[in-house]
Amino acid sequence: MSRESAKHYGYDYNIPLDEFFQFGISVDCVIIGHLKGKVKVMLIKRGAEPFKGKWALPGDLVYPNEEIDVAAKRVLTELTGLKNIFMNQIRAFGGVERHSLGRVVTVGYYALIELDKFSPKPSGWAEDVSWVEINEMPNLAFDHSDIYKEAKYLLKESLKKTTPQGFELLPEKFTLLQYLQMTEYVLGETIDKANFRKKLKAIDFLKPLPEMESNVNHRPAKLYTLDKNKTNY
Amino acid sequence: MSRESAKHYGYDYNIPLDEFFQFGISVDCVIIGHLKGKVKVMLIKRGAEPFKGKWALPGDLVYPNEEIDVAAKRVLTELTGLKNIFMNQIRAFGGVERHSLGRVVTVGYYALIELDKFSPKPSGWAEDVSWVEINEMPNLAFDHSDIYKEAKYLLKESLKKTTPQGFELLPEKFTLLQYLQMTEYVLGETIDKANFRKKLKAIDFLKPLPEMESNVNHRPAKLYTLDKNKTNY
DNA sequence: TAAGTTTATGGTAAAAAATACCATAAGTAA
DNA sequence: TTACTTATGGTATTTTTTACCATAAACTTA
Repeated sequence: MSRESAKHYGYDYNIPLDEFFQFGISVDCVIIGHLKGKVKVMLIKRGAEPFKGKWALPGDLVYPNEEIDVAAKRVLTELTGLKNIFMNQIRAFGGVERHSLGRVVTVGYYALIELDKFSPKPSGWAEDVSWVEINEMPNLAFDHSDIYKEAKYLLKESLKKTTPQGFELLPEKFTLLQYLQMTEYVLGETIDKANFRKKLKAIDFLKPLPEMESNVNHRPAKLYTLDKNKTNY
Repeated sequence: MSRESAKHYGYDYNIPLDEFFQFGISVDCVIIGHLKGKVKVMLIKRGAEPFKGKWALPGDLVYPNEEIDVAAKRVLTELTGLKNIFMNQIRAFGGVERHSLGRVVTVGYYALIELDKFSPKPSGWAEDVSWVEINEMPNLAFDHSDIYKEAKYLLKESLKKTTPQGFELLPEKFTLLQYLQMTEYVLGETIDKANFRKKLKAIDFLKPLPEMESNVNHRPAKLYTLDKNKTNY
């Protein structure tokens, strides 16, 4: 691993190669959760400069020997305790002045999780972490509003296409109405119930369960689950 | 711009903050060109280790004070002389062992250009640069085959949706058959001519010109051009 | 027990979009 | 003029999407 040569990809540099190796890499995560019909994003309040006191996406610097995907999962796990959640990369954000500590290129990720199971305020972070509804986001620190905007766009696109991803927001067993209402909430438009159901019935990774919804004061709906053998993941 | 504090996004580090700032960032470009019905990708033959003698995507390290988008355009301009070409970011590729010079996170880009105008072998690179048909790619150095694979996928998706982007591959004035054949070539499937034409006629950013094709030994086709006022770019 | 409320679920019909296929026009070449 | 090639317009069929209706199945309340 020698850096003596100034010839890298074929070009001659006028500056020593070591000068190129002074970047920091960070990951910033748009963690999107679903709770009782509402869809929310996890924000942290910054405790240090720059942007002290401002809301930001949770993120961290990547260790020199760490995969960036792994770093993104580490951030998620530290904040929520969740493991084995797929982190979707958004893209790299490389503005020169985006971070005052130095040149930091950040890689945005988003993850979809289901909140019914655990407390949305994990230990140690009670006063610094908050879940904000996706349509009521404040201005964020750094260029995090840009990152959030792209994450939301990707979420909407994947819901429009009814990919298996969208179901990550729901509990393991869910009703079709739950999925419909979550989709309506994110897309911001109403959807015809009967047609939506028809569309979902044609999707083979949705497996109907023999069980029914319970404890509701109306006709109970059939429960469905994701058939992970048929999702190509 | 102080790095004394070990508190960055809120976490305490056990290692000094400077340790995080030793990454290199590079860009790697999938430059896709169209020439007489064929669609090709620009490859360079590596003149230095690692992967000396192997084909690779053109790319370069990003300067510490350079935007990553700008670095991608710089690579394109150095190789082709072309400016003002839009570079689409693919995503970041952050494998720990992907580069032997050190930890280099690369950001993939792709660009679509039209080759009828200039020589595909720019000065100084005559024996190192080659255009390879998109369906005949050799194995590439580093993780460049992964980057190429994603670029090709994105190109196909954008052609399926008939975005303005696909027309960047064609000359300024083109016939509908040219666009159809290019699309067939990339997608690897035949397309019904009459229906394709019908679809294109409904697209408002395609402007018919008063001119016709010339020097062909059959009925000449009408020429079209992109109406850039209607493409939202 | 019956009436009322709410959601589930199946169905049909109309509208729109995609696909298949045909017929003719307008050039060049011989 | 004829043969050949591609351009171009058109129709008919199929598929997908959308709109909307009717009934079923649970629970709640009187």
